[in-house]
Amino acid sequence: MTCLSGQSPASPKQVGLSRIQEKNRSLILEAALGEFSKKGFSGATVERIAAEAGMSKSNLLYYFSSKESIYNATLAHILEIWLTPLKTLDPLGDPADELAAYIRQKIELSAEFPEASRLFANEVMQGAPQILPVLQTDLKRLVLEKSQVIKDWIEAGRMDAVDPVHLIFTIWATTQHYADFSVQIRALTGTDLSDPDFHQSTVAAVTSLILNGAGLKWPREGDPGA
Amino acid sequence: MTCLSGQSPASPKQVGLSRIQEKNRSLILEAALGEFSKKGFSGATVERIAAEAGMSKSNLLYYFSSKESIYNATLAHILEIWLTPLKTLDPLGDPADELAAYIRQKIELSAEFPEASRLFANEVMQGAPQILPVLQTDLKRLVLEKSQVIKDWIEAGRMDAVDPVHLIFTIWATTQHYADFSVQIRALTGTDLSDPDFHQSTVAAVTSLILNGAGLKWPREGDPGA
DNA sequence: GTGTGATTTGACCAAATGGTCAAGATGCAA
DNA sequence: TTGCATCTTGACCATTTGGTCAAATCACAC
Repeated sequence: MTCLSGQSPASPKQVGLSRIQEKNRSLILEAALGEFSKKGFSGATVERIAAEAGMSKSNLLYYFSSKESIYNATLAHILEIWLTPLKTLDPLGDPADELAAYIRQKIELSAEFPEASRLFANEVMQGAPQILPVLQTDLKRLVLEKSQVIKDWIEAGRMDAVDPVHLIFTIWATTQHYADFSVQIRALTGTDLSDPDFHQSTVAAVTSLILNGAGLKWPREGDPGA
Repeated sequence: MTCLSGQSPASPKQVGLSRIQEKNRSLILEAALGEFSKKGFSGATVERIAAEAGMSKSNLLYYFSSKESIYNATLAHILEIWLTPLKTLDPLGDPADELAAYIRQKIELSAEFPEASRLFANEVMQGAPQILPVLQTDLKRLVLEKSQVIKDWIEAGRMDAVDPVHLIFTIWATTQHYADFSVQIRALTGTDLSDPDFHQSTVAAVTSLILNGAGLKWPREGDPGA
């Protein structure tokens, strides 16, 4: 199946989910995110997800008809959060402020939801079997729209002529790297984004590199940030 | 087991591998790289690896004692190639030239060995169960050494005071992103690094962003590159 | 050619795992 | 309390899969 939406128990009499359903589906999705991000789709087992969610495997399969449907529901659950920051890039704002805010928010997400980042990375690296259609439609439209915003800034002489798509890719790559490769980062530096100091130095370093790379002054003069 | 080296057939009378052994081990490693990078460790099956290598599963297990030993041999096989470019960063060279060459070589690797990049990313994202020791020792030593090189360039006033470790992470993140997320990139742009034009524009965009971000003039005046 | 060790394979096994099902437990409205 | 729908579970099944083993085949030194 390729549908990304979840699956309701057999006979949903009422449209709204019951209190118990709400709670259990939430527990399952949380446990599934941990398991899928740690082991990948194939390595994850429904039994472990069920145990982590505090219920039997059979009960989990009462809420989600198959392992794949849990996986799709988990993906759908994180995808919206994941794409929100780019949507807020404001054509009317200042390029440096807008891009800096975007980078800061993306690193925020990497710090707060590293498992979601890894799950997404895993899905895409395996060829995006489930979310390829979403990438080709929704994400593509969003990227084209925001690329135009950046192009307009460039044509207005407000920043250097960097390729907007590559700029977006670079922001994605760097910010998500700190979540996806946190084990490597911890092995090399002894810390990661969960440490506030490292978090702050990462935001400062990445923002400075990319904004200056795009011909934007950063940090601003008299800026309170590092 | 945590050893990264391969495994020889039962009774290796002579130290050197026979002609047949050489050929078959090579075929297996090539097939394993494809399978592991496409499906991850858990999703890969020895039967498919054997089929891809043109032999029976039993025969494959004659050359490698277990699935894990194939995986470790594959990892070890790509790790050396993967870390070579950083080793060549020359403290006596020009900062802009050295960093540009490093970026170019990393993107070259991403274009030529995207499967190796994905396998490495997969391993690290799962917590680096096999190569964590290597990261903590060899890679850490290499990163510390090259960070010092960059620090010296900074203290000599030859580039801006960017955090060397974050600079290295940024280069890794961006260059490997084009291999690891090639499906997403293809979904958004219609092409990827296998297209020479896109390859060239990627090198130009990433190099320009990062070098200018580090306070280095790029492209050089009168540079033949894009 | 012949014999010996290296190579190759099909048959087989045990464990893991996704999913089914019938029965029991629980919540809740009347 | 009672009745019914929701919720929960253990027993069970079929398939997949990593790995073993004995037997067959092959390469090659003599």
